[in-house]
Amino acid sequence: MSTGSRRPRADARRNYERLLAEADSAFRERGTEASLESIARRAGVAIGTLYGHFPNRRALVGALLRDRNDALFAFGERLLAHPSGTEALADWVRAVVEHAATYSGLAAMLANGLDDEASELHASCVRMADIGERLITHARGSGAVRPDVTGTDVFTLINAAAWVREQTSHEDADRLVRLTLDGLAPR
Amino acid sequence: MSTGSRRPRADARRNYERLLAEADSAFRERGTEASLESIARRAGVAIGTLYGHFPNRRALVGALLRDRNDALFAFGERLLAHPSGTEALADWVRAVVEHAATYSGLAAMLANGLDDEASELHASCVRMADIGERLITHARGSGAVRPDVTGTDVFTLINAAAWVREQTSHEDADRLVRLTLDGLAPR
DNA sequence: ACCTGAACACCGTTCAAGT
DNA sequence: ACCTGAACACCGTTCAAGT
Repeated sequence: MSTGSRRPRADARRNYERLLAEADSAFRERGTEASLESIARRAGVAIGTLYGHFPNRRALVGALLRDRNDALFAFGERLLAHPSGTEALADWVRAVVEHAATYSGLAAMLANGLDDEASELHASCVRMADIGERLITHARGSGAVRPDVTGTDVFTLINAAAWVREQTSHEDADRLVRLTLDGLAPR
Repeated sequence: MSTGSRRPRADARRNYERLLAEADSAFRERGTEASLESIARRAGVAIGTLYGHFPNRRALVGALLRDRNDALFAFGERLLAHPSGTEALADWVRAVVEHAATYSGLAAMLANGLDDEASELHASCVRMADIGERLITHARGSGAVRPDVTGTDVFTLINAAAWVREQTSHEDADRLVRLTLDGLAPR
């Protein structure tokens, strides 16, 4: 659609915003598999308009996450200065699980996004895994983490816990996180 | 449909078997969300016939799992006699993850089945959680497991690992299992 | 007792026609 | 430059009519 970076037409901008707003509430209520037709309908535009702005579902989710992701990554960077590597790691895991829990179905998109370069969420997934990796290195410095644990392990745990939270309960997810984080400590 | 337990009509029995066979291959290839219409089509029956035999998707999955579940539970019971509680628990977790991995989407059905008494998979989920509980108790006897770990924790880990396997890779799932099982040990 | 398939209500996605 | 909505291809589920 908007090929260059010229300023968009006023109605286009309004439709874009409305679609985002309706998508956000639909995804919160019904998960990331919510009907795109109903989103367009509730935004008061034709289905073709939705596709004009967002070529696919991931593009819509990606646009919605942009701001939230920035805040999350900033938090992750700040945690690198935390005196306790273990606590920093735990805080990070809990924050991302919380983040992934905003839309049911998001955990699956994130889990797939790390290896799928075509995904609109790929860059975010890479950043997430990268911060996890650096937090692991940080925690290893204080001898609180086994040498064989990777950033991918942390990314996996986060997605798995977010999925458990979607499926059953906050409590079950919390317990999985606790047990696994304990498993990261050296024997 | 077949109200009492009188012997079914020959054509009904054949349709039932054909539907199960096609459902099995569809679920293996496309996951538990595979189209029911295509299953009926490939089984050579009308869509109404499928609904006549199986009122919903879970009934179909439940019927397909019946035999496999019996074998799985028998294996679990045998593990209770294993000399090492830790190894028995690990073997159990890996066996159920393997089991849940036969159909993508099955992990979610199992995770939901434990608390949903209306689910056709509920009884199986309860048995799974129960065996996990007894294996935990068994392992606790040899002092290999923390006192606060529950059968639900094991059930959660299994489903989470099966989900990870569906989404990304066998390796990622294995690593999650390893780390978490290590987390079960006393500090 | 069981099977059929039309009927209804919903989707995702594309694209010619409009403004 | 963007929007519209019909068109196509697909679903899940029910139920009257058949055998």
